[in-house]
Amino acid sequence: MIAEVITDVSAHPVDRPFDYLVPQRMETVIERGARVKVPFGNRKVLGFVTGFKEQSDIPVNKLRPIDELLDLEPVLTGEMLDLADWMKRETLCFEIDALQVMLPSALRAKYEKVIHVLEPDRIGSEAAGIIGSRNAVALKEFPERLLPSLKRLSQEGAISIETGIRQRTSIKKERVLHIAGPENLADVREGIKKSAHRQAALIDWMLAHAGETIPTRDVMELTGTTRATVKALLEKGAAAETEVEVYRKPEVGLLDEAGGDPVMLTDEQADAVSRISRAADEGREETFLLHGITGSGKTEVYMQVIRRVLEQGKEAIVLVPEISLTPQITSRFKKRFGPLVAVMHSGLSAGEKYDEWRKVQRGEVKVVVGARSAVFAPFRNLGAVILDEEHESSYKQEDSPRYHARDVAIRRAEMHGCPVILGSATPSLESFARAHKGVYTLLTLSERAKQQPLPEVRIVDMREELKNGNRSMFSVDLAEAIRDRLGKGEQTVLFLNRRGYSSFVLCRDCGTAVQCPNCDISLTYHRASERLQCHYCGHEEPVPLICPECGSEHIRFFGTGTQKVQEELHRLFPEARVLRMDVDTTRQKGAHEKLLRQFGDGEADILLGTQMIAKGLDFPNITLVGVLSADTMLRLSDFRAAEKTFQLLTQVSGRAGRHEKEGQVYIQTYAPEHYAVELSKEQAFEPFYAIEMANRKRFSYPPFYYITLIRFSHEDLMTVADTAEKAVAWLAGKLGGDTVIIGPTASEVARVNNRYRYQCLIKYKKEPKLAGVLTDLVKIYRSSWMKEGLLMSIDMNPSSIS
DNA sequence: AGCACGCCGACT
DNA sequence: GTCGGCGTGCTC
Repeated sequence: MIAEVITDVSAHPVDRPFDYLVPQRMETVIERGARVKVPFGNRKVLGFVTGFKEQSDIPVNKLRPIDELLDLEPVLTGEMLDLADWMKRETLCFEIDALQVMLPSALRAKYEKVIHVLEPDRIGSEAAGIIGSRNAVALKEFPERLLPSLKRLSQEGAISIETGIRQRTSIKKERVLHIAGPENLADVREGIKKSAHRQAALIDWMLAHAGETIPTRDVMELTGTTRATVKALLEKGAAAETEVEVYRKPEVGLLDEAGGDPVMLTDEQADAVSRISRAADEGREETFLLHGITGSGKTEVYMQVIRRVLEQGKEAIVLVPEISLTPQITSRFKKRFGPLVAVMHSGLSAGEKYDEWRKVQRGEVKVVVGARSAVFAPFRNLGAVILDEEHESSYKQEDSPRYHARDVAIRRAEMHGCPVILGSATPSLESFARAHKGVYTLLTLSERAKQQPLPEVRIVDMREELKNGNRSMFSVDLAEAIRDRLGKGEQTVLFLNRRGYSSFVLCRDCGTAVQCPNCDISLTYHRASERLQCHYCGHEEPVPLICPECGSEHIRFFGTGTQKVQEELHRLFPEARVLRMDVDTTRQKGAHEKLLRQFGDGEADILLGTQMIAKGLDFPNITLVGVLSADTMLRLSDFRAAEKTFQLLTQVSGRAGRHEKEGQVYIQTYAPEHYAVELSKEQAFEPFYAIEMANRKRFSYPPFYYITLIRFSHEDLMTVADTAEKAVAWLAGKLGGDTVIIGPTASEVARVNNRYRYQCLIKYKKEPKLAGVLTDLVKIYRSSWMKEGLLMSIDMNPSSIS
């Protein structure tokens, strides 16, 4: 028997199956989707078995046998193997990367060079000291200067150096005692000496638990005995001890959140649930776009659909943008479905992620709530896939494999015959257009579940404020409203869109901001470290006292960071209790939940934060939302700038007045007349959609055209410009007449890490040859450009082109 | 001659 | 990606 194996080597020439002999002993147990350790060149690597055959095209003498079978139960299902193949074609990634992204990182291999001692007498004294009595030692334990002598010893055959493969995170195990039957225990009891009080006590306790299986640790705790005592009885046969796999218990940090019980649905909600349920009942693949204004109760729809799916004995996946940012929604699912729910998000340790994954694999849970990669949850009988906030850009992975969770969800739903639900108050234009065309089924929730009115939204023109001499970041009106809420004991959320607007250091004499030495971008001032940082390459330097350009002492901080806003808040409202939520204050594990809980418990008057507070926040006492600078995003040179701005403003506004008290929203902007700002006021999605669609059509952008972005980078500006030019000329000759190629142009940030960046954009409606043409382009890249130090990357359907 | 370094191709 | 093989060129 011959196995086809995809090896854990991410490179072009080996991006295909390799044939291996299956040793006799493995023949009956090896399965597709199992991990194996195989010889590859002169080392050992991990691989995935993707298929079997009887004959190989490779001469038999070149075939080598599989070294070791790592999984008796395959880690990947047949569906996953097919999915990887599909992803490879769709995103032009390596198959191994597609396979790896489906698994928790704990199952990925960690390679380590290990020396095996063959002839101990020939090893020098220093190395021998490190080795001691062991016969296999990790190479990294030796100091660097010993490496030449170890190499020599290896050549002489005194030691051998091999690559060992270790699982990254150990499977957590626990010792359990299988207590013997009463007769056996009685026998053992007889033989215990009078002086052995402890043993006597323990065996008496065991008599009361004869035949049971109990964790050793618990037994020791309950009886107040030590391991020595337990061991003594083990030897006498009173119990047997084994190890079982146990799960780590991640801190779920349940918020005090309603949602335990199903609630009465509005007519619209009930209709949505019944139409989705029908598709689920009939095992029909159908994609629904659930368009519901903020506060319209989309989550309740999801939960009732899931209940239906569970009743059919099937499973469900719920994707949320970045779950650690929205602990509220997880809490609701946990409350409703209890132990049937697994949670997967970036806040968990590798071990915890593995444990959650195992629960799914073993069929112990039926619902997964998680971020992007949870779309690969290894369910075998999927009944529904839900993407909440489907417009969120975090569903697209930014590095290889550049997949979109929405596409994977729909693909899996096709394979399982089940509905997909895309939910949003502000759907992406792509999805809404598909719903219009009838590709997706549109379900609309137009009223808020608790019948609250939408918050009143006021747009504040900051240019007027400037004219009137107000140079503060708070307009007179917003400051007044904050004061009012402080007086009434109600809560305020202040939102600062930091993107492109963070604090930088500016010289007032020459007008330049301090630049990163490696990238064409201004450095950002970080208060916590009192240093300047580059967000692209990580470069860090102390804050200069004089301008590095002109030597002037007139340098000052410019821009608005959350820390600066906090200081100003403190100055304006010394009595206000302010919680700040941004990357700096939420870095610690569980910090999100903690801050949100504090705010929910009324421990603060004002919550000040960035993007991360735009979603999911739902507290009754919030009656004021302030957006400090609505239009910073509009300045991005990206075709989605208006869409993102509209989405963000609508989401943020939706945080106010979700319960009994009415809400009010202030949006501060320098571009009050922009349609994205103007229309977010009434959550007027359809009018916004109409205008934005017209613009997209005019400029040939999605959803009217598909786009593919190709990026080039090189240390030398001329080289990258020339190569990009060559690539575009080559593409132009191969692609159809309706296809438009924009560029090459220098990227928005033209230099990162001392590499110059160029890009070109391909716009097309129908281009069946594209995948093939791009594959050929990659071949040209590999055979010549790559060797000159050029890097090229291709992103099919990028979520951003800036 | 002896070895450091960089490039190239193979990996079943 | 990572390794060894092999060529070049430098030093003793």
